[in-house]
Amino acid sequence: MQIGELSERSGLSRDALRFYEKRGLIRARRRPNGYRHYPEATLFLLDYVRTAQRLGFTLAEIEAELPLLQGEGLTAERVETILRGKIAVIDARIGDLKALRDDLAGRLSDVCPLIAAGQ
Amino acid sequence: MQIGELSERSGLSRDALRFYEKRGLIRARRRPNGYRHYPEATLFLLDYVRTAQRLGFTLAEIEAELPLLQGEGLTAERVETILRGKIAVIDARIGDLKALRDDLAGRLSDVCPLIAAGQ
DNA sequence: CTAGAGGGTGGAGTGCACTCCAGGGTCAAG
DNA sequence: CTTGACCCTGGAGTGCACTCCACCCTCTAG
Repeated sequence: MQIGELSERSGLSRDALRFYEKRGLIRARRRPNGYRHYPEATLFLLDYVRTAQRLGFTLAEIEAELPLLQGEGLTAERVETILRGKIAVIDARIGDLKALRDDLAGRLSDVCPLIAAGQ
Repeated sequence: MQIGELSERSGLSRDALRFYEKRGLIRARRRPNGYRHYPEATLFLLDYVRTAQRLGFTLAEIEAELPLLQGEGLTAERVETILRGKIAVIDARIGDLKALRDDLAGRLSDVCPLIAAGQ
């Protein structure tokens, strides 16, 4: 698939895809004319990147974990440690979101405790 | 409390606090010498801002909801609608995080399905 | 009275993640 | 063989959320 199709199917701009390539997040083979050529799997990768990013991870963080996702030479223990760390971060974030959610839900019927905060 | 203490207790820099004031997120009374003076409640407000922000809301979004948090003239129905909308957004985000978490948890013992994504 | 910590302002600079642009090559259809 | 859609590159520009800076004022301790 070339960049236009990948752009359409992933929902990312061509510029964003080229930018990701510069950063090393994705790779492309080149056709003899210089055009980029992507395998289907890039869509999964981009979906993962998109999700992680929307959840508050920076591209640098996502980038750092790519070798892990792509199974490149790391020990099983190291992978496990990193994954457990990430899961802990995510669990904490879920906890925060639940707290915010409950806070908002409480306001649906309550008086607001922040009412005086601006003065 | 003056800006230095608020900075220390909130974990935000003085510059960030002045920046938030410019944006209208927080307000400060002024002492005769021009120094800012904040009530305790500002800490709650900043905590709320911090949390919402870390969860992916922009300052503009948070700003837009402040009148709501501070109970300024909105109908009960409107407040309820906005809150329900926000809760839905948060629930969706929790769902995404759970999916990512489960995905990572699965990798703890599995082979990686993204293994070919880079080629 | 002076030193040093803390406060004020306006404006420039930073890092991130794109986004846009100029200038140019490639390719299928008519 | 031209038109139009698509692709390439390098580099400048954008929006967000700060962060830093120069320069100046205020207050407390010694």
